[in-house]
Amino acid sequence: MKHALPTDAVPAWDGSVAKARALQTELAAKLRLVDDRPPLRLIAGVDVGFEEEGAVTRAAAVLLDAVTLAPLAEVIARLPTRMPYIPGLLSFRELPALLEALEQLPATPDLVFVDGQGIAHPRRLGIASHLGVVTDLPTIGVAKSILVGVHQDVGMLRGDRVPLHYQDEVIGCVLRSKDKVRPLIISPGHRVSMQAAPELVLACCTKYRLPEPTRLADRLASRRDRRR
DNA sequence: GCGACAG
DNA sequence: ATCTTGTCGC
Repeated sequence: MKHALPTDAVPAWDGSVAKARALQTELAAKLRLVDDRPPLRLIAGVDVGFEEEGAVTRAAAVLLDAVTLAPLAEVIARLPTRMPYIPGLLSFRELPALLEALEQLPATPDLVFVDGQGIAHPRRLGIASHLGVVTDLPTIGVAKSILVGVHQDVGMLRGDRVPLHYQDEVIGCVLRSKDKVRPLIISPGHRVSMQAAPELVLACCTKYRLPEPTRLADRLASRRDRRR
């Protein structure tokens, strides 16, 4: 995907949670939650896994045809793990490897599905939003569980959804991606509206709970493709 | 002060 | 996230 991504967009971890949070608030001010995206031709899915007892961070990026959802390319990036997992600061741990993987893709995607929250975050900067702001790529957060926020019960059928609320605001939605499966937590990352996010995700959900981009990236990152 | 807490 | 096979339910 050309040579234009900021692989140094995430500062080295110095142990200061307060400093990291301040940077998140600063970056969140640059979010644009509007549909100013180019026509959808290529969609990417990215996810992270670990090797060597967590010492190595392994990021996977998959590029698919937006219409047929057929995979066009798969790449993997490995970087030494810099910091531990701290709720609310996930991007500082996983973003460096993710950017490296995106860089290796043969083309720039028109939209990126990220495993984790978009703006459904205490300071509105989950990993999907963080990735979007530093690359200016359109992103959507596709999480398997909630970080913050509350919601009413969701219908049991594919497509059913309810808003996710946090401090008097709607920060995303809880979406049933398939009949009778645990719902996904969807939130805009960057350059995608609150209304479009769940629609785009649903359009990529075929016969599994996870949308194709994230499902394929998930398999690669967790090396579930190699082992039985 | 106590509990919650993406991956 | 990760350690891990078969198994219960739709």
